[in-house]
Order: sequence, then structure tokens, then C-alpha cells
Amino acid sequence: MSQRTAAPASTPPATHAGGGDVTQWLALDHQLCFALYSASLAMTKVYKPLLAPLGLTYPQYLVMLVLWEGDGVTVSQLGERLRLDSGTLTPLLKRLESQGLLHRLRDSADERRVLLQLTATGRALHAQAVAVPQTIACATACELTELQQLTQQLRTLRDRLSEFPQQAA
Amino acid sequence: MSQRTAAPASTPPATHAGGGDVTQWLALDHQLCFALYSASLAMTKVYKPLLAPLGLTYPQYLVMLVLWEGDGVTVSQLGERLRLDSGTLTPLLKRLESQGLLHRLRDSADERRVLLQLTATGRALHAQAVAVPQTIACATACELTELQQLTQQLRTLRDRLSEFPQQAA
DNA sequence: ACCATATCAATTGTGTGCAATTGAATTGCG
DNA sequence: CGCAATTCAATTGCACACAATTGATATGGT
Repeated sequence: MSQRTAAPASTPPATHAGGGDVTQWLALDHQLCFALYSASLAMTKVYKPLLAPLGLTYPQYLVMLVLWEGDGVTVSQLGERLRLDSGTLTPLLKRLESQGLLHRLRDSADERRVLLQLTATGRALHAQAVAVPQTIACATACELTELQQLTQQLRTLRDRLSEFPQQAA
Repeated sequence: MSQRTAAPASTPPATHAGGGDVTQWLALDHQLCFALYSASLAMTKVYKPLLAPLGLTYPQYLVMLVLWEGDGVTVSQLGERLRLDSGTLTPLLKRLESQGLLHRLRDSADERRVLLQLTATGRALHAQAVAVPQTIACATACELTELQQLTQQLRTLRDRLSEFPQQAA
């Protein structure tokens, strides 16, 4: 009754993805979604020990990347850039503020908005962050062109997924 | 004092990634990590409305994919496959159990282990899931070969990142 | 000026992820 | 056999993600 079939860990031949076998579409290792998901989690794990000396988590690092490009942006603008909403960003930004890396201040021209300004400490952290990308590039064990191509492919994929009709958007 | 430079949203020319400009290495849109991260989150958002009728979240769906390939596995084996630990899986599996999709039972041969068995309901859910991958493939707007190549590249990347020395492993 | 609508950040509640610890069960070595 | 080391799932605590709601502020049409 219980289909306790074997092969709980063996990877099936992934070269030809299905033909007519619809069941094979659901094989974990055939799915782009899992490759994407597990690669993203693996990337976060490589970043963690590199960011720990800076006192940053990985999402906090992404926020700092945006602010190092130019601060004085609103929470909404930051969220558009990172594709994260206020429910994620508000508590995260409060943590960065309590660490003294930035200030959150209401825009006097529009009291609904909150402007994000780096502190001197926050701006200074940039110097310690420049060493990070090299280590990551090393961890990927990829050529630079390869990395750039993959990055471009993923941006395209992301943008297509974001525009998929079923999305609330 | 506050370097409120312009271009808070304009994408800089990403074709040549730096040359000697070390600062450019930290540009958000040049980073593989963000492309990966945002693509993964976008993927999850496409899945959400497709999985809602099945009563599954995206990580729960991944668990079901493994169990549909063959149940009777332990929590550890599941975690190895999905690269998730017991801190993530235990509460997730309890939710699936409370939904009647699986049973969690101690292995009588080794009381430390917990075996995961699909219920009839859990096994029947497979039939409703087979339609999901087609919709996803449609959302990616990619050729099948393209998807397979990208999946392969991401698996390779993930495995290299997992093996990076600094990792606790 | 008035008020319905829209925008914005914050809040609430649920569900991951993961480091670190715990406690039970097993293994391995002498 | 005896016991230290290991394995395993569960637990605890913290930090995301995001849907949904809230409350304050601004905008637009009349």
C-alpha cells in the first residue's frame, strides 16, 4: 500500500527531462525552482561568515549596498530596488539604526515618507565591504564572464517571473 | 557631507564589470548574489498562488516532492536532500502532519529517527501537483533546453558554494 | 474648502531558515 | 560490560519574507 519505492537518494538521469513521463516533471532534481532556491540559500551561507565581522546579516548587507550607491532614499524606493516590502524592511532598518549605521527621519516635505541617511559609521563600513566580492567570486570557482552571464540570465528570469500575469503585482 | 548622489534607481552599464574601479564591485546590480536572491524570491511568489489550492507553502511543496519520489525516509535524509536542518523541518513537518498529509513515527529499529510516511491524502495530492510545473515553465518564458541548462548551472554553483572551505559544512 | 481616493510606513500574524543547545538513543572502543 | 563520543530530532532564540490591516498624510476632483 505504501509505495516505499527505493531510490530515496539516487539521482535519476537528468539529461532528458521527461519525454512523455509527466511524473518526472515533479522530480526534485529536475526543477529549476529547487536549484534556484538551494543555490540562493547556499550563497547566503557563504556570505554569513564574511559579513559577521561587519555586524551585518545578508539582507542588511543588500540594504547597505543600495545606500552606499546613494543614500537619502525613502523606504519605498529601497523596497523597489530590493523588491522587499515595508513588513520586511521596517524592522531590518530599525536594527541598522540601533547599530548606528543609519538614521531614519520623516521627510518634512511629505510626512508619510521616511528618509534613510547613512551615518559616518555606516559610510565607513563601505571600506570593509570591498573585500567581500572577491572572496565570493573565489567561492563560485567561476570565470568572471561566466559569472556575468549567469547574473544576466537570473535578472532576466526574475523580471519575467515578476511580470507573470497571475502575480498580484 | 551626505553624499546624496543622484542615480538612486538608474542601472549603470553592467557590461564591463569594473576594470580597476573597485567600488563598482559593490554595485547591487552587478552582483550575482542579488540576482540569485531576487530571482529565488520571485520564483516563490509565482508558486504561491499555484500552491494555495493544494494548501501548501513553497517549502512544504519541496518536502512533498521528495516524499512523492519515495516516502519512509527519515528527517535527516529529507534534510540532506533539501539542504535544510531539523530546526526548519520539524515545525514544517508537524504542519503537514496536522493537515493529514503525512505521519511522523519513531523508527522502532532506532528510536532516535523519525520516519515520514505519506497518508493516502498526501499521496493523492500528487495528482493535483502535476499541473504546476507547466505553469512555471510558462512563467519563465524560456525554452526547455534553456531551463535545463540554467538548472544545471545553478546546481553546479550551489555545490561549489557548499564546498567552499570557510563553510562550517 | 470638502471629501473620497491614494500613498506611505508601521504593525500583526504566519511560516520559514539557521545557530546553538538539549536530551534521548546508539555506537565504538577498550 | 562500561562509558565516552556520536547521532538524531526537538527546542529556543533571532532575523527575515510577506499578506493583510492600520493609521497618518497627501492628492485630486468638484
